[in-house]
Amino acid sequence: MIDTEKTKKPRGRPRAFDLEAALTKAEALFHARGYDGVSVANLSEELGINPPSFYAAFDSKAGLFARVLERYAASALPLDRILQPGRDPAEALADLLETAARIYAATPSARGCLVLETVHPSADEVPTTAAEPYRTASHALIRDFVAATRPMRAEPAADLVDVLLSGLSARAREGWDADRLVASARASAKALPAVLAD
Amino acid sequence: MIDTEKTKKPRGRPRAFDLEAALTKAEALFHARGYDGVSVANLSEELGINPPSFYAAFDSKAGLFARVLERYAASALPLDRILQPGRDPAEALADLLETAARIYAATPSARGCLVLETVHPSADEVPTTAAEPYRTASHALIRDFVAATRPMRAEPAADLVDVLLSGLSARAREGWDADRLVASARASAKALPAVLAD
DNA sequence: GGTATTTTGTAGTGATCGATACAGAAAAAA
DNA sequence: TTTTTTCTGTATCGATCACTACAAAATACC
Repeated sequence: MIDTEKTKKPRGRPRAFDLEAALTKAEALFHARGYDGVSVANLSEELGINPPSFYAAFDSKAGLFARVLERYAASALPLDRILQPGRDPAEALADLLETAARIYAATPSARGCLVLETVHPSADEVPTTAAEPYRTASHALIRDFVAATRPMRAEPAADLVDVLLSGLSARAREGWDADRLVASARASAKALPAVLAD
Repeated sequence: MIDTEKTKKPRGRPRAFDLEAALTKAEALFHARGYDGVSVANLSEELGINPPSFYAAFDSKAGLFARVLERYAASALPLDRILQPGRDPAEALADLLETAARIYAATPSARGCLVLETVHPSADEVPTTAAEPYRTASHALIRDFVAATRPMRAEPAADLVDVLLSGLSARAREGWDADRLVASARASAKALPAVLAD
């Protein structure tokens, strides 16, 4: 039996908790209450991990948040699937907005986008700087998708979509239900053809 | 000389600081760093008011924030001036968006809307509930303005404007300059005619 | 002047923050 | 079995949080 990957056991005492399960719970907590709204004591209790084990596994609260963000960004909004090259820009971006609206309102305890909601003002600048790369990556993805067909309109179009996604996320946080949010997403998508026109 | 109002002196030791000036400084601090980002110790130092005087004047940090919000809502975005009855809805709302964009990006240390930015996940729920009345009031004002001419489209139009204002505020927080934000506001306003059409 | 009332500055309160010291327990390696 | 390594739980750390007890100071009223 060949060791595929993580099967080889490390040397010391084995970890007593499931790391992936811990990350999932941590993501739910951060999404529900934000970085500052979740204390290490909260995490320790809800994940069932005592502080020393917590710090051994994640280095710090910021370290855990970084790993949570990484997971979230890879699983939340399937940007690459929606923004398929060759697809009509206006239609694809409208689809993106509507899909985002659905996701943002889907889970009552995790409304909005974890990345977009991690923004100033915050008591701590750690979460904001941790989330920044994902915001710029999302912007770049949208811009490059538009640039393939409308290079001169790529930046303003990406800016507009940034505004709309941020707005949808904020109102999802406010408690809007999926229908209301999706309706607003569709209404806002009507601005897309104009910004994409030469 | 007739006492107009506040001229009649109270009985005890007079207050040693200017209350209005204190509120102005507190507003700047809350706008720059958010409710959770400003501690009572910060306020005490920057306003030059020791904690006992602070609590005698404002009751609590939340009490000060409530008074700051009241001032801000009355002075920030002149909704009533922009949403004049009789004005063309699409044009008035476009004006509102552009004006908001200008204001949100005007002061680098106070980007975005103080009310709208007080919805992002926070350690404390006090600021969010304190700002809620102002958010609903703004929504109602926009809805009623539209209802005067397009009653059936008032709610979805107000929802769309809510999304756009939240989005503009969020991106202003991100550091966008006025030109970029105004351009996005204008682009987003292109969605207004459709949502206002019967 | 004397008294009542309010604000003032000094110096704290207990609670909670993120993060750790320490020693025992559980595994692999020797 | 002994050694080495890593994780475990207990019991904190100093810093900071929002907030106050207390007595002196400063005013208006009598």
